[in-house]
Amino acid sequence: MAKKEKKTSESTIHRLSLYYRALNQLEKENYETISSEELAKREKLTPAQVRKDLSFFGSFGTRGLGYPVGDLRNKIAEILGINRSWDVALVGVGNIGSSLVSYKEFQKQGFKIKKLFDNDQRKIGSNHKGIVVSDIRDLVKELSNSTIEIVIIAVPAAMAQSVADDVVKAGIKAILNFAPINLKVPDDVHLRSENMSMELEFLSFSLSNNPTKS
Amino acid sequence: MAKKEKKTSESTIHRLSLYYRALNQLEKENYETISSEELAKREKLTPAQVRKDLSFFGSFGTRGLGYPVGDLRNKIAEILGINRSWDVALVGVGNIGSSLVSYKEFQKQGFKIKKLFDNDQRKIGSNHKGIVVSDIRDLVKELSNSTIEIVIIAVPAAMAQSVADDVVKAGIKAILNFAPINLKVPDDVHLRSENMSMELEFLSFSLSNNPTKS
DNA sequence: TGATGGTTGTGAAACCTTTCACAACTGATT
DNA sequence: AATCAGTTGTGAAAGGTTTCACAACCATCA
Repeated sequence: MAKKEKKTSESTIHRLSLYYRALNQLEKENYETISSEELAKREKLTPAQVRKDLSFFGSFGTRGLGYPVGDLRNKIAEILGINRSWDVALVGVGNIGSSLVSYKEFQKQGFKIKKLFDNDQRKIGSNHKGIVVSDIRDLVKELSNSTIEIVIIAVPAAMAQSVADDVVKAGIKAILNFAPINLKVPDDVHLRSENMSMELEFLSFSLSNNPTKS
Repeated sequence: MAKKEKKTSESTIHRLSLYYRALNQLEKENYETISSEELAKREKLTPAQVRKDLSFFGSFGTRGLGYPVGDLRNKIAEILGINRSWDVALVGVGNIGSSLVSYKEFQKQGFKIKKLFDNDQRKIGSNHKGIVVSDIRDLVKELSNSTIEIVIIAVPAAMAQSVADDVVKAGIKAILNFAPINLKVPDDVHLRSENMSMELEFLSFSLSNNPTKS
């Protein structure tokens, strides 16, 4: 149980996503190497931060030259665990839910939505992008011993906790929650939430309190 | 130009959103007062953090009693600038875009989507929830001198920067970007981005690097 | 009126993250 | 072979955020 190794910070992981995105773009633009300065500029960060973040995972650059675009891209994919594909289930084929089924970015990064669930009789049995919507009552049964490792919850807030309970019951260890509520899950389940109102509220705050900015 | 007053941190603002959400729920449950401890528990934070955050904006509680639910809710709404409604335009009536048009949470918080834009001839002129989609080429004209104060960009990455340029040209000072790209806008424009792949990547990282958690 | 249990508001301490600054190294040039 | 311009990797410093801990205060009750 030695917990000696320093923990990677949440912000660092988020920035790795940004670097990954930028590196994909740089690859398209046929860059062979990239300096921390240029990489930083692309995502509005500082060169020192880029170097610190990367050095946490190893020494990927060459002094005088910069980082090799392709290799660094692959290395980050490996760190983020997206050098493979992940099977994902989505619960709640409403507004947000059905837009996520067709969301290209998820597919591009290897997140494959393989199962859909809803509690609406009119939706159950219908077909979305080749996937038939299952009854939410079969969720535990269908997810247990399946290849699904990540579940996206996109149901109304009032239902979200009971869905989460079922997801946990099925042995799933990673949940992405779109419902505007704080879900309770056991400590060994990874939970992330996407709160889309939050960023609008941030803008509202900024406009209200800092109308002319700096 | 006195810049003496301490800046509110980004995290504090985000937590205000969480408190606001929790307080709405508490109001529904007919709570009259709430302690920092209980409020913290509801959003998985610490009591000290709740108190620090709130004390930054004033002294809203009563020692021995806690915070008055309704008053605090209103006070936070005021701080966040959501004690009023905001007119919003949405550019890109695709997957994500059209789901946001019907997204109830935005409406509940007073964010009213009033105009829609797209560049697809088949979509222009069509009606979404009572709003007719305009040609994206008319964006600058239609947004200048309109009541719109916030624009949501939900177009493919390749188009996003040119849309942003137009939005800025129209004099809009707040942008919420859903495209997976870092937009460049002038310093006086508030920009927030919603990167939905990021949280999935975080889960992927967690599953890969910390499969059993703690 | 005084004592009690509960809870805030807040300086100070602890902790965490970012930025600085420079030695170490690279490839290119003379 | 020596010099140079460029860039990383990283300790140390600076800056920022969270947690601690407690005085101050409130409502209640004896």
